[in-house]
Amino acid sequence: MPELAEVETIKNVLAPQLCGRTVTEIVVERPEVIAHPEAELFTESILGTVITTLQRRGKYLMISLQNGGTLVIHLRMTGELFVTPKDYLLKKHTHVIIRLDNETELRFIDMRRFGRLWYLRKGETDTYTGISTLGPEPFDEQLTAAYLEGKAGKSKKAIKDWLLCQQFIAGIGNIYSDEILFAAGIDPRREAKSLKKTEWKRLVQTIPQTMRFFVEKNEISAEDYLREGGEDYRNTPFLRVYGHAGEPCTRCHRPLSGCRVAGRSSVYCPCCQK
DNA sequence: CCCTGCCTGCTG
DNA sequence: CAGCAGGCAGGG
Repeated sequence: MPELAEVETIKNVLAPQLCGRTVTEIVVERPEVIAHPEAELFTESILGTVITTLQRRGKYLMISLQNGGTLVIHLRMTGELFVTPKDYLLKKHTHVIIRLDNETELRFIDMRRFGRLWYLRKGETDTYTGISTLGPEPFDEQLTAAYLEGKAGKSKKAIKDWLLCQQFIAGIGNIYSDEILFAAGIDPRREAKSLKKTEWKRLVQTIPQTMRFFVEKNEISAEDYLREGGEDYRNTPFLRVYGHAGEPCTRCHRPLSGCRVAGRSSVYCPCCQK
């Protein structure tokens, strides 16, 4: 499911529901989704502690605990998180339930079981989650045209593939890479090293612009979020290329093309993106 | 570098 | 039925 904008939404919805709550019970239905430490230790480490803050880094959700530890969650393709009343209808593929002291619980659901949870003890060096290898956030002032050109200037990778590399910029996935490149007027198949200075400048502007736009469009109340079951993307009506292959371009009205870039389905406008 | 595997479910 | 799905690690 989620790229940066969706994880940001989930964080914003869950934070008021989780912060200040004490963990009273943990049920792990599928131990394989706990990447670290082993499920039993994971459970006993978190039990009884208070949730203090939620943060997002790239597509990771980080839940800080009063014991100094951190619960890290990555939803990968189909992971979902909900805080529900304790008797709320249990969705299929619910793998972890974290019960709280107010008759609610945090549920981790994942049809394809690619998503992962980690627990990092206070002071433990994080060699597990991959967070330490992430590049800057799209909104980071470190993200300049010079940074992009310096990192990508010699790469033979397609620019779309490069945008998907989390070690260069954190949080961009298959949907928003297409949206960003449409906004920047750059063909997703172009070799990164072929981009001109003016194109890096346009790209570095469209990355935060596009991500900010979709974070705003994704805003949702906790009630609507739970009701919609995380299945409906509020930003879907605002996607300009992703999922619209064959339809007219919103800018030039000629049909959008579909292609595969680095094994990922991609959509672009052959007229507006050069 | 590209490619596959990891999973289940949906679409054509 | 094959093919594909918003992600990533690991392998060659």
